[in-house]
Amino acid sequence: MRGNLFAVAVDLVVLTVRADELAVLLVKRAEKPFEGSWALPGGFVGPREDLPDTAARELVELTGRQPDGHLEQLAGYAAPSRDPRGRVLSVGYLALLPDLADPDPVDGRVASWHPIGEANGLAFDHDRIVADGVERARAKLEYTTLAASFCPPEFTVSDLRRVYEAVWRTEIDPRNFQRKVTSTDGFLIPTDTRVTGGRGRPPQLYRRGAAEGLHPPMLREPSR
Amino acid sequence: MRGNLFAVAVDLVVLTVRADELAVLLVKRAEKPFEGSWALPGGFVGPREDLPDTAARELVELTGRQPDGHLEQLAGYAAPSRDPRGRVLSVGYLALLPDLADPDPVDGRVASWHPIGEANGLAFDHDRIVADGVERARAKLEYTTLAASFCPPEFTVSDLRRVYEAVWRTEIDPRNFQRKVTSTDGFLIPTDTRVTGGRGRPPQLYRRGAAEGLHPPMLREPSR
DNA sequence: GAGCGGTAATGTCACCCTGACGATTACTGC
DNA sequence: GCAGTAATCGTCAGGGTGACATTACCGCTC
Repeated sequence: MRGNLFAVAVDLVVLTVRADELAVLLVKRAEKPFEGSWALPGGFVGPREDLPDTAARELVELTGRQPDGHLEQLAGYAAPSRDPRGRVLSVGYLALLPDLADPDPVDGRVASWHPIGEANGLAFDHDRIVADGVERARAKLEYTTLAASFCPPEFTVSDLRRVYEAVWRTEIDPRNFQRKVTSTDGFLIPTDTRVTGGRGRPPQLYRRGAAEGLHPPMLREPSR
Repeated sequence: MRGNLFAVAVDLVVLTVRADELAVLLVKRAEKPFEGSWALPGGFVGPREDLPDTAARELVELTGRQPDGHLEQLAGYAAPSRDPRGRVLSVGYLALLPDLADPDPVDGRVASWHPIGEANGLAFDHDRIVADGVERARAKLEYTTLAASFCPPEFTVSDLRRVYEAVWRTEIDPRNFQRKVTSTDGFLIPTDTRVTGGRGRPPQLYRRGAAEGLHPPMLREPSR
């Protein structure tokens, strides 16, 4: 078998919505190269592991439990100069999670959330991988029900709308949004509970439905 | 640096539309494993190559010239058992090309077009990679102008419509299709030539415009 | 050269979805 | 009570789409 050999790693772009902003989970590198820089959490693929296994394992290590969000592959990155130590191919994975408490240190490394706008100057080519992940997330909100992956198991229509607004950095009319998502069947399942204690009228709580696609899609920009 | 090592290959899912059918380019394997089976064309990543370089190089080797279609990465595949020879990570690339003459043998291997429906039982996990490529192509026709990549530099609206019909395996109303694509600005640029010698009214010839996105998208299935 | 079949292109119309925005409901806090 | 806030329901005009008719232009035949 010809071809030179690569180390293969999986790097995670873990996104969530915190304080109405899209944020990515980063770790501070403790070793060279890029010592002290922020980087995507990641690790090498084990001897008997497939890529999804590695990604899922790392996500569990990061969050401490089996998260209920979404996980999908982004792309492979293998520029010859991307790692000064040698040839490393990195497979980016995109995870969308509800906002959880600040993650606890794992492996002695501190992972913390960074708003997308402030996540630059990362180690390796991780700026690019983050950008690809954000763009994938933005695109997928348009024609899938993936926005619900950013929400806890039960959530209100406003919660969901704030997810769209944070990811797309736009403002959406709450009334039209409500009509759209509640009339798309399979998207939201109403529960019989309502939230109390808030300021305005108590909102209806919903669970995520079975539908994965959004027909017709919810477009970021109007049809010009 | 921890982690075991992988050979890294790039496998090409080259799609075109021939005889109103979506077809994929396959090569017959001359060596073990899977000797005699059909497989995706591919090869290992060179010592100083990045993934897009490898993909582009192989596409040129296959077609004999710089093709004017579209090339994008699909995903990485690294199941431990996918190659009996050892750990091989393969990065799938999707290429969309206009229908060219039957490709000539390269490296002594014969490459030939196979309609999507008959392309199964391929070597390794190439069935899966083809399926992913076809689904990516189908999805991207909805919200991008990528269908034009299946067409020669100058083409008619009917040519373009037949691309959609072949890829989606649907029928599209020619009149509504015409209205849609000609009113989406940046999609088609009219030339002042018309095709002559055909049977009916001579159609207008178009070139591909600069637009990449389709706003609003062209949906496969109506909005239920 | 008048008709004919075939294909391309344009036109019409009703319906649905959307964006924009008003009005109402249901709570909290003073 | 009354104001404030947020959720929910309504209304209406405009744009895009599906369904289908009509016209334009060619080669062909008789």
